[in-house]
Amino acid sequence: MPGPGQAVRPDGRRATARDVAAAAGVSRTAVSFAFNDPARISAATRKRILQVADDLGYRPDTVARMLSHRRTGSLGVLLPQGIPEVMENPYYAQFLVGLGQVCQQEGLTLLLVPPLRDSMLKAIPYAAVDGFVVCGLEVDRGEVAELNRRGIPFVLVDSEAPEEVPSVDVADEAGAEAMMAHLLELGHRRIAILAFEAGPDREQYGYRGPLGRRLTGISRALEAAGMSLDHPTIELIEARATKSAGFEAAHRLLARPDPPTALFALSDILAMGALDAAYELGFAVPDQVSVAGFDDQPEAAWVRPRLTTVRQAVETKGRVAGDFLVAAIRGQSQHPHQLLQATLVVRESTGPARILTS
Amino acid sequence: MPGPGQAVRPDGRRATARDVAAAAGVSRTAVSFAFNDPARISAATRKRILQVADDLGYRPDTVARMLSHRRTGSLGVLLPQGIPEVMENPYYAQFLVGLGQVCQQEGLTLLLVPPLRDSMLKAIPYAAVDGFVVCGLEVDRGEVAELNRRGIPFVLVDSEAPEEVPSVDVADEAGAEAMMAHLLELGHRRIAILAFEAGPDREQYGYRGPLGRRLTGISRALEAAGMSLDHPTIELIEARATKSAGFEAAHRLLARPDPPTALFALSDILAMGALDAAYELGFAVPDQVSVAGFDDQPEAAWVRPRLTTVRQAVETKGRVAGDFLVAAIRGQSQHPHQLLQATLVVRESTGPARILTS
DNA sequence: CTGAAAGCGCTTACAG
DNA sequence: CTGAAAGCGCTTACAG
Repeated sequence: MPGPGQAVRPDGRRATARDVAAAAGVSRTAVSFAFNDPARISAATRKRILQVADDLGYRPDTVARMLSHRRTGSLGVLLPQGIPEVMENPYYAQFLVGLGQVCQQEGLTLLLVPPLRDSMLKAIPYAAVDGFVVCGLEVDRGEVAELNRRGIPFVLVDSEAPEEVPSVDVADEAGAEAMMAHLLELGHRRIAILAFEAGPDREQYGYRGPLGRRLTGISRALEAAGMSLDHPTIELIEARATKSAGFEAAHRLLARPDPPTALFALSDILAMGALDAAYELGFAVPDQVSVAGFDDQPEAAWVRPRLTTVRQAVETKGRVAGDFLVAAIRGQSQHPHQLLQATLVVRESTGPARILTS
Repeated sequence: MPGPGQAVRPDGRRATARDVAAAAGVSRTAVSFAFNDPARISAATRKRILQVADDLGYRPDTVARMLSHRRTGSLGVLLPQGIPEVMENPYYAQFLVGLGQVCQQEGLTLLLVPPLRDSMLKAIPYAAVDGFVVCGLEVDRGEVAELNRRGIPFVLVDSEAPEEVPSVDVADEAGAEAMMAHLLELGHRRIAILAFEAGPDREQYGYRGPLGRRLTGISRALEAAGMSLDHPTIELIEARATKSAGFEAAHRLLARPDPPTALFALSDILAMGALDAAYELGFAVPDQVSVAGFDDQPEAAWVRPRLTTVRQAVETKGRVAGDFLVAAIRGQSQHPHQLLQATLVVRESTGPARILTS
């Protein structure tokens, strides 16, 4: 049932360039020129063709044009989670702001490509894009090879990137180490680390990617204090990267008889939940419990008390990844790597450890 | 420069089905079957083909396959603003969560399609999608006709939708009217309305779409109180839909000698900024100034004081739009319309008007 | 200025 | 089970 303005042929299909050519008494070449290269035909012919095209409601087919041009005009973002999870996470929103700036500038669209049947690998062949930004590839289960097979440029972000592939990463290790050192220096020893969940490959490969690097940095700071992640007063808990999961995890920790004196959330969104849990349970922050985050989302500076966290330039990360990808699509870049800073930002949510009663 | 695993032919192009067929000594048909319909060829032939394909690093071309199948496997979201602006707005994040659920369920990807050279219309022909969700089309400048011409299904959301087109909308008018009545009932008369910016068509067409409907609702409530939008103590200001723009607008209003007793922000993100401005200037909320929002973003329940606002089910909106679109793509639906509720949610940020000193 | 032809790669009835 | 052929629509050197 065609709507208004939608012209169809007798057989129910949309008009094609062939139909227009026939109706206007010209070749398909001429029709194509009328749309794409007006200078190549006479004004009169062009006018007639356009008129006929209008009457038939003709529009060049998008996909056919892409096939001829060998170009789609869109960038893909290969995601480690489903679109709903990603959109719930302000980290990704910020990342996509940066990537979106590149799209804006280049006139490109952005294709969100979630795992297909839980597999990033399987999603790769179905996306009509000129290149991929690959996010959070903690373990390469063949994705890199598959992308190479498609012969499509790509940039790895927040991943475990081999040397020969363009990548953008953050100095997660140094950032986490600095924060942990900050907490230890404040006298904290009973510390809970709230990690966002590792991917499904954790069992097999251990902690990898940004999470792995942050934990390495934490270990290093602990070792400098003669401790380790296995120390009895250090605790590592995983939670989904949502505020409510952070709330629940922190609530459980703080409700115990021997609550930690500091919570180090490995992402701000978890820290926000922890802050609310502290508020709910009547813990003064930072007097009774310190809360630290990671990322420095804009919200971190708005909450009360303002959140002590590790700043990473997420928007920049997206922009750089986009720039690298565009360069690669143009065949300009070799294998650029960018390592972005991660810096400690001390605000109000951390302070000296409370005196332990037990 | 091919990377590891990327096989190319002598001429530098990727291997095609033709190359595989030649190398395996079979027809292109057989190659296609090996990948798509294994039952149609013998196991031995298939094995040989797959082996050769592997050696050559062959992968069926995504776009060519789309052209044959007449199907892209992705939904488009036609946006009224650039991707950066959209991603900065939690409203859209929430909307995309809902739409993303549909993608998840159907195994589809999601293409973000921002205006091309400031025109939604111009962006339509270049997106390889099976259908569009069109957001915030305040005035139809030919977009609907263009979509019909492409012969592609679409659903209008937050738009001015004609009867014959599928649409999802919210009872903005009723919601805004309820909020305005609430404020008037609390005794407020000096009220500033913080509107998010209308599109560029405002000059020519006046307020349309959700903003127009909200203003209509507000007018109605004012009229019931013997007032109107032109009343000297009622003020309408526009601001970009960001927290900082809300902050600045509210700051300017509250810093005046005769500040309003109530701020009605037409989106929560603006209300958040207003709350911060009040805090900054030492205005107690709601004792010295009431602040109301619209949308009921999750944050609205977390801020202190908790925000009085109008709830609309944004995630549901996205999901319903996605469902409508998928049904239309399957040719199942006629012209479904959904009107979602908008309900007043009174929390802590509104209270009786302060006594005016002037 | 105009058109016949080859090309972008893949798929899929159809015939054997 | 296998392949020649037509088809998905558009583009673009090339020749006239």
